[in-house]
Amino acid sequence: MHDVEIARKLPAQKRSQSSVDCILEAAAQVLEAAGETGFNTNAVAERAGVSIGTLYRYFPDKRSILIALALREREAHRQAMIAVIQGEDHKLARDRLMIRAFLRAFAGRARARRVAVSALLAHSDHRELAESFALPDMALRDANGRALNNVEVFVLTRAVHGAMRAAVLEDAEFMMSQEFEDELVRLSRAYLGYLPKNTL
Amino acid sequence: MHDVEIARKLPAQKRSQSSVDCILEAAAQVLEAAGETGFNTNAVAERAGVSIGTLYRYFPDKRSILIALALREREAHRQAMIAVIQGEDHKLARDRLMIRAFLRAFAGRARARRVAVSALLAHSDHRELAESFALPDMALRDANGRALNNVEVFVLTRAVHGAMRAAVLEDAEFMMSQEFEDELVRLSRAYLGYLPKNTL
Amino acid sequence: MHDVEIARKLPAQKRSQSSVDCILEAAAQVLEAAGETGFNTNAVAERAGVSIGTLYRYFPDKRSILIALALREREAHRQAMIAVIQGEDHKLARDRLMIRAFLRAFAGRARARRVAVSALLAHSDHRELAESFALPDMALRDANGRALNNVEVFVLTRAVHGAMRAAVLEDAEFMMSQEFEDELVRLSRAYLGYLPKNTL
Amino acid sequence: MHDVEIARKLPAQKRSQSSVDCILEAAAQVLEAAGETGFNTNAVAERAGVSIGTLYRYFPDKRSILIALALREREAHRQAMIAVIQGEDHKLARDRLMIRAFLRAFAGRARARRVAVSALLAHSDHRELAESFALPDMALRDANGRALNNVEVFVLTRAVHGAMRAAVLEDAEFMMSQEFEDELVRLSRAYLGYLPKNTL
DNA sequence: AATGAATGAGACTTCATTCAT
DNA sequence: AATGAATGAAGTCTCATTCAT
Repeated sequence: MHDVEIARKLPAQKRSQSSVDCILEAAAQVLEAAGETGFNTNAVAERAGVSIGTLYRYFPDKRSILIALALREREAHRQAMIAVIQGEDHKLARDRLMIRAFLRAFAGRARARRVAVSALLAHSDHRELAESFALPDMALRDANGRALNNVEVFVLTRAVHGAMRAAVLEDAEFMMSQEFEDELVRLSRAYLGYLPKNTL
Repeated sequence: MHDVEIARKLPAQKRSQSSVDCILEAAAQVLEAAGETGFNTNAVAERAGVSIGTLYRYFPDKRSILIALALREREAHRQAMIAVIQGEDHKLARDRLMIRAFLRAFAGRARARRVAVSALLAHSDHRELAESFALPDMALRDANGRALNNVEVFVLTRAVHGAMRAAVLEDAEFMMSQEFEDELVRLSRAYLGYLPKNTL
Repeated sequence: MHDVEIARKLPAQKRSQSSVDCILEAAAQVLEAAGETGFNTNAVAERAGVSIGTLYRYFPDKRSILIALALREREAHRQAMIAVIQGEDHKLARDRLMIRAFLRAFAGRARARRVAVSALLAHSDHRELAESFALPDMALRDANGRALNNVEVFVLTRAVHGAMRAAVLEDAEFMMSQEFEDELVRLSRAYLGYLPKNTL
Repeated sequence: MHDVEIARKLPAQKRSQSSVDCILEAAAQVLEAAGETGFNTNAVAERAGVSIGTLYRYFPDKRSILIALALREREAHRQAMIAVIQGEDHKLARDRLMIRAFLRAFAGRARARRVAVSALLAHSDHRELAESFALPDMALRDANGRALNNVEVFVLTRAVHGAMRAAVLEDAEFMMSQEFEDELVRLSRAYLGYLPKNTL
């Protein structure tokens, strides 16, 4: 597990677990409120209502808090997507569901998420990271049923992700609009060789 | 111009200009070597071979160096693209030329560029920034000659850019391959409604 | 209280209190030894035997140390005066007691006190300060029992204070002499309308 | 002469003299506007409209500017007093004239003057200074024609000066009032043994 | 004489991290 | 386990002063 490197101790007790949660939640709030510049361990500890010593009990250093936070965000995001996909009207196509889920899950706490992810990007190995952020693999196939090769997968996923990411970062006013979702769907389908008309 | 806010003083003399250049070049090197964490004014001044006082004569604070650097990188990138487009075989289609230019211009000094741009992203207004990074507008049109609306422009440019950006950041081994370029071209053409075959 | 604005944190623990004391004592010594020019936070911290970080835990900046020091000096002075007045031969008149107390309390550590007070004077609102330095009010009355008005109170107190202050700052050799004390007493009594003879 | 220590060169040319004046005037303005904290040589040079190099041609260091400024202020004050005394209604008594002159001369530019003097106080030998500030000696005599001894002179001059000084520093609203002037006159006369009634 | 770019010591501050209690 | 005072390395930035032009 990754977590072993990140949390100093597998938190067995509930109290510990709650401390960890508290700290991560506080970290997200501090990030949200003060940005990466204002993100310091003392501020996190204070907002979490624990002492700085306690914070260092659960996290070996500052960076590990950011990483844990980014992982938590990724997990939350993934869960949100799964929830959307499973709970949603199944008359919708899978690709549209994913896109919609992504956009919805990204709404709210954008800043903390952005900073956490960006901090992560700044300090980590990108490739490994990209994989950890990836959705559970499902061999992507084109309109003719041919499985995409790795370059094609890369282009498709990063392109769609990039457009969504830009909408978030640039705070595009059409971010939650139906039109934007439609265009993203159209982009991925066009690339996969579906002819227009295949709406829904 | 932005530069007025960024550089403390319009550098009129040659000596001053060279100091500014030195400092920016040193900044890029420090960024390259040490990342954003190790990027500090003392290190930049030292590598630039100027005193810390001189550095602060030209830049009001650390952040402004990063911003100036990112602007310089953007400009260099733009120039590189223009050079590629103008100097290249004109039998190639315009879209392919742009993509190729982007990728080539991005090769080398990836880390400094990445960090500078990421620093810029972290500290600026994203929308304004996106515009400043945009290529000179050329009304984009689809396969039928219809001009794209703003959401479509956004999706197309950000998608292609996002895929290229990801390749840079993740240091994809296929980044400079013909295959990757082809797929990017295919993505944009598919979105614009061109049917396969339109190679080149 | 002012102190809230001056010290970063209400020092609750004994250790903290002793740190504050240490720092202020060190500050007085540095001031004494090196004057205002040589008064820097590093020197103060070093002489106090605490780290520079600890110093800044208790004082937000250099100026606040000077202010706290001046306030401490004022308080010490006030206490000294009270001690003199209460412990002293009560056959002496009250005005003479005050004057004597003031002069005695001011002996020693003149330089530190001078600089601290002067620093305070340079940076504060004077009126407020004057009040904080004032002795506990006792409605002053003239030889005929008439209460002095505010201009008269001002003139009398500032005049006597001014002469004593000058003696301290100019390091007059007669500062601790009986003659000087006598003249100060004579000055205030003359102003209040007492005829000569009322010695003691 | 003192000036030899203060100005690097006896300014023989008119241009030099005007530079010195310019610099001192600029110094006063900077002091007035920014206080002692904001008083720096670059700011003074800039406001004076001379280069920093020129400033250092005339003053060996920053401190010397402050001292020259204080001396200039003293001289201006002295001249102002002389002017008041000579030009004024000679039905007024000499002591009242002096007091009035002092108060009027102090009106305006209080802050620069205060800071300059306070800076001087903080950095100089007080006794020497006190003498340089003193009015031209005139053997003071009491109501009976007896010459005051040195302690008496000290007490009287410093007391009156102290009250006036306090009024300036504390920006007392009654500073320019007739009542305040009257009380200062009364104080000095009472000390000298004049009985009440001797108004004017 | 004047200029002003350059210098660099050091003032001031922050904050990740440790450790005695 | 928790606390939080203390640490001090590392930084940013200022400004008195010099000196080549």
